[in-house]
Amino acid sequence: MNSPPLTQGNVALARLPRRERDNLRQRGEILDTALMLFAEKGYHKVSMQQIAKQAEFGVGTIYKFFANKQDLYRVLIMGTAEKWQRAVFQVLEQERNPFRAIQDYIAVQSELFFDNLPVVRLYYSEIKGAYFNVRSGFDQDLLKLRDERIKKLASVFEIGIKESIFRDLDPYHMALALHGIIDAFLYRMMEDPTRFRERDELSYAAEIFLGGVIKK
Amino acid sequence: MNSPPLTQGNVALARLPRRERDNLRQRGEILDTALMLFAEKGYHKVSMQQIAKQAEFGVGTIYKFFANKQDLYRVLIMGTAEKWQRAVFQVLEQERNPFRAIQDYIAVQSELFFDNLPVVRLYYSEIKGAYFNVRSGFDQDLLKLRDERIKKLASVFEIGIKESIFRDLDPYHMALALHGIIDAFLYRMMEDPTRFRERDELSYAAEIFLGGVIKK
Amino acid sequence: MNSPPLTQGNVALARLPRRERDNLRQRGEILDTALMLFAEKGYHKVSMQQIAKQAEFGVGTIYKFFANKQDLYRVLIMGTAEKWQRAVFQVLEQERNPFRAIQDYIAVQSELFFDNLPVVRLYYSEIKGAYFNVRSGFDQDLLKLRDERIKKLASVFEIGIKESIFRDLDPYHMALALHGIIDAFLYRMMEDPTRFRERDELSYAAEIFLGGVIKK
Amino acid sequence: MNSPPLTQGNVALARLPRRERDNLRQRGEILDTALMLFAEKGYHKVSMQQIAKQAEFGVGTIYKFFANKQDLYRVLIMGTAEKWQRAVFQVLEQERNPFRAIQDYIAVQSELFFDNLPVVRLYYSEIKGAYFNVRSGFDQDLLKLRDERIKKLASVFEIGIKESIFRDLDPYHMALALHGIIDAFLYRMMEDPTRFRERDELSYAAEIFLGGVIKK
DNA sequence: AATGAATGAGTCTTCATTCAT
DNA sequence: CATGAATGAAGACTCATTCAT
Repeated sequence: MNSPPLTQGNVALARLPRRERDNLRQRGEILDTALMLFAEKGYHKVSMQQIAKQAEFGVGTIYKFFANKQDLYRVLIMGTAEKWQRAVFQVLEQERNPFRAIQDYIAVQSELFFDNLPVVRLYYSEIKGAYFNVRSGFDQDLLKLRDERIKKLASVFEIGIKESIFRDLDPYHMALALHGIIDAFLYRMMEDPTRFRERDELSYAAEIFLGGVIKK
Repeated sequence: MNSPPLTQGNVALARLPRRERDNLRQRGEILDTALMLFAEKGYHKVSMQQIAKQAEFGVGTIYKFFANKQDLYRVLIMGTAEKWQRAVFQVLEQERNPFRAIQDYIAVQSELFFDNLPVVRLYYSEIKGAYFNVRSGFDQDLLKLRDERIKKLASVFEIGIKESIFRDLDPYHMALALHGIIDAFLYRMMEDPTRFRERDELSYAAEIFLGGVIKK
Repeated sequence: MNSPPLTQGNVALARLPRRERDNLRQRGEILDTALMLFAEKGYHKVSMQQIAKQAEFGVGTIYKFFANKQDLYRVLIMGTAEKWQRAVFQVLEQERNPFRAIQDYIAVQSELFFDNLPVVRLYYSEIKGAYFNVRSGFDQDLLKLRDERIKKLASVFEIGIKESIFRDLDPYHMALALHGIIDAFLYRMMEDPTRFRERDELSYAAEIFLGGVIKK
Repeated sequence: MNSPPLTQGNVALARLPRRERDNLRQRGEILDTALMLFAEKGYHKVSMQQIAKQAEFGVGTIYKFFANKQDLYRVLIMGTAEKWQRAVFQVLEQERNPFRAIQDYIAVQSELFFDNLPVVRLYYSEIKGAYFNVRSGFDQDLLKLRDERIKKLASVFEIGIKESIFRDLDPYHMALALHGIIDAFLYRMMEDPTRFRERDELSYAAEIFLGGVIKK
């Protein structure tokens, strides 16, 4: 048994047989509870019993929806990661101007960040870098998404270079650098998310990345 | 019992009583074995028995040197982290010219990276982002080091700004951005360290960071 | 988690929800098995695994009912001790005549002795005198019970002295002496309980204690 | 290997080869240290390592003198127990008058008590009642001593009965009762030994035992 | 279908004992 | 001979997973 992709919140569970709808709702409740607990205490410090109790289901019920503890975790992370990926790709594919595409890309990260704060928190506290180690297979999925994202970014840079908008540097490196800067800023924002609400903190990241730090 | 700082490889165990030297060697062997196993399988998937067997000691012997499993882990990570920190600070404090200081800072990361590849691997696969979660106290130490490093960097940028070498941006943001870029590049290098031997990959990071990506 | 008082044998598990009844039965079976093993081999020579196996439960099941090994032990001893205490106090408070109260006190010990032989055996083989040493806290409870009992006895002697029934000796010492005599006799009875069934052995204790040994 | 009887303090290690004398002194130091630690923390909470360290010997040295931990313990207890036994027998055999013999018996217990307080403390906190449980063999030795003592006492009572000094009760029961009273009083004295220095507390025990508690 | 009681494999850690030096 | 470093068996406890009701 391997769980189907995450189904949370904004999914259209509109016109489905009631049974199906109930199932989906239960699944969602379990995921929300698990997310909360994992983020709070860490994967290994949360037991299935705790999740079940907090979610007000029997443990058995969790196993209806998820093959095992790790699967539950995977769905939690991968679900958000894929949603994130889709949003990012959409932005990059919509805006034909490379410069504005990069700006939009940066901007959308902020939105996604605040929309998914709990998962982000979980991600940074346990996943960042293959939590389940190399042989879990699941971290590989995550790395693949990251790679696709960076490559997509690189392709935008490539166009921008051809159009003489960007300097003639290795596009992949540019993408990687952008990725790193955003990552560092998001981590910082996560440590104290309230502080950053006023002005979009990532705009600083954009400024530095795009303009460089040396005075001309 | 709280273990003294890590002793690995390059430590001068030159003129010590033989007993002391043996101890240090044993300690080192245990650390090396543990490092290997942790990096390969992950902290929770490695048992003390496994480490003992692999290192060809009795379990009891490990407890001669380390108070418990987490202590062994802590020594592994914090030992390298502190060494790293010292090296980085030395570089930043030695070079009075802010521009060259940043260049040196980037360069030294490469060296440290290749010198400590196994621990780096472990770091990225388990620690990055408070593995033991907020309540372990040990991840806090790690975050503190990171923070000190970034603040130190920021102070260099501040000077550079005053000297009109760098653009008048927030120094902390500049430091954070540099940190993120380096992080992303090191991670990339870790994924396939052979590829990058020819030319110091981080020099690309420097170029992008310093010069920005927009064509002027 | 701290286990509720012992539930053994004579407890009315009459009209309870079936689940509750099953729980109580299980708990009782575990207690009985543990008692048997502890009495036979001694606390430290019995492992939780052994208890579980002997009781035909999983180890985990024991931990459903008892917080830990010591808790299981505590319930075993303190449960009986408190029952014993209640019975003894009831006797002493019921009979207003001090002389008969003491007689009844002695008599009830016999009954309690035969009703709780296994625990008595355990008590004498491991507890008598603060088994877990001063720092367990649980032996303190036991000592407290003993002290209360002796003080209660002393108060009876005090009345008897005022009523000129007993010699004018220190009541506490009288109580202590009676306690000691009974203890010695019970211990003796425990060593070979069959021998003593014919005539209540403790009546000899009463005779000696009350009358003294010197011929007048 | 089974250790020879205890050798402590008052033993004449006068004219022995120096080697022998040294050995005996070492043995004694180990016993003293062990006694202290056992009494303080309890048998199971003291490790051989601790004893060795405290006594300033190597662990191996302890195993020169004692077959194993339990043997060390046994020597500690049985040594004192046998000394105690000898003293008690001597008193009972010396005094031909049964009444005075019993008085002397009671009196000598006080002396022995204060002379061996640490062992007494250990005895009451761990041994009282066959600590190592029925099959250790060593508690049997202890019980045997106890039994011999009571029987010896009984023989004195028997004579006293024949001489019409004591009431015509079962001599064994009388001995048992006396034993119990003394036990209870000693335990009480152990709980707070300072309190009892002024007047020999056991004399109260004697008064009660000999005279009984009923007013004539 | 949903439950949650029951399970027991697996883990860290201690410490009595051995034996090479 | 004395030492104490090294050993590894043993034990308490947790928790993911199963399955009878």
